[in-house]
Amino acid sequence: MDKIKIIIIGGPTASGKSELAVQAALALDGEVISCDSMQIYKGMDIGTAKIRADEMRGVPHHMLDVADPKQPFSAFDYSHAVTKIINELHCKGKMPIIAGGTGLYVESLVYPLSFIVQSDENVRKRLYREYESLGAQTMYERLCEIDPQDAAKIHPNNVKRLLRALEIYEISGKTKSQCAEREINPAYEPGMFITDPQRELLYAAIDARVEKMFEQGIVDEVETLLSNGVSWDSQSMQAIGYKEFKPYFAGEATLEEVKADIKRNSKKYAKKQTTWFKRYSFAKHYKNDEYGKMLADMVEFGKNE
RNA sequence: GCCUCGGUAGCUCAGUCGGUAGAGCAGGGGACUGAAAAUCCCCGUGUCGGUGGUUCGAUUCCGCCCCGAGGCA
Repeated sequence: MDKIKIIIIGGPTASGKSELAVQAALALDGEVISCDSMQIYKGMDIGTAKIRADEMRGVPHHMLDVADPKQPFSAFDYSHAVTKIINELHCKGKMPIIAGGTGLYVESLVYPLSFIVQSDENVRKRLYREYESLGAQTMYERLCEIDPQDAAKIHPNNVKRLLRALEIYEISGKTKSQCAEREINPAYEPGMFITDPQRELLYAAIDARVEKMFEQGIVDEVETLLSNGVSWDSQSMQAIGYKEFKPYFAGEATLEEVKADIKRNSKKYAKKQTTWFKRYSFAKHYKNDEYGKMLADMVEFGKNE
């Protein structure tokens, strides 16, 4: 079977991915698949800078508003849903254009997640309780015995990853390094295009975007989520642009302070995204003044069958 | 005008019983396989407000000056 061509647009927040995706879709008769761990949530529009219907210019968008903000959502859920969408688009002769900044979600398409292990909430909770009573050091020593190869890659302080590695072993009986096959998904021929603007310009764009969010009523949006019963502990409320409001609603911070926090966290996030996308040796990177070329390259990649 | 407390890294502050200094945050770099906008790791020379004095040696003690906050007039 022929490989399915997919276009992936990665890069930091506020760098123009959404607009480029629409342009590429219009040029290639494609549809856009969002690759964003927070834009999947319904009712989180302003703070996640979700593309508006009028900005889509008729191009269908997938993986927006597909989850309830009270519920968790995982990279596996994403990968599972998108695999199906890509196949459907392929059958219709539409070019799948995956656009977004969530590195792990991109990863889950390019390299299939090799842990077929169903995540078990009970095991996870029990491991967490054990960690709380025994401490990270003991848990880390346990992993060293089970899977020294993987333990060497995980810092003892990184509790989330440490516990996840133990969870994989408990559920499957296999160690993480035993499952770790890393080969590009044979079903796809990915073309990856990374927006990589000058740092100063990117930071200025982030500041402007955050200002705009406040003008557009982000405070109301957060209030609505809260009144709909979304808890500060839920996964969705870990999003930048939302979590910073917690001290405000507790009467411990002003809106100006919240705004400054959102700007700061967005910049840190943008920096982390930039780092992530350096890992794909086959990807092409484009500065902000090279987006024209980027679009042309995407069209070129999409065209020749 | 007098008294008190401050003036140390971009910011908030520790500290040096006298041997030229270190945390958090910010900033920079990195890791990343089912929470990933999460989680974690690495990176700290700055006229220690200025100026005289004591001292082998002062950011540290003393004098004076400048700046800030508060108190008394």
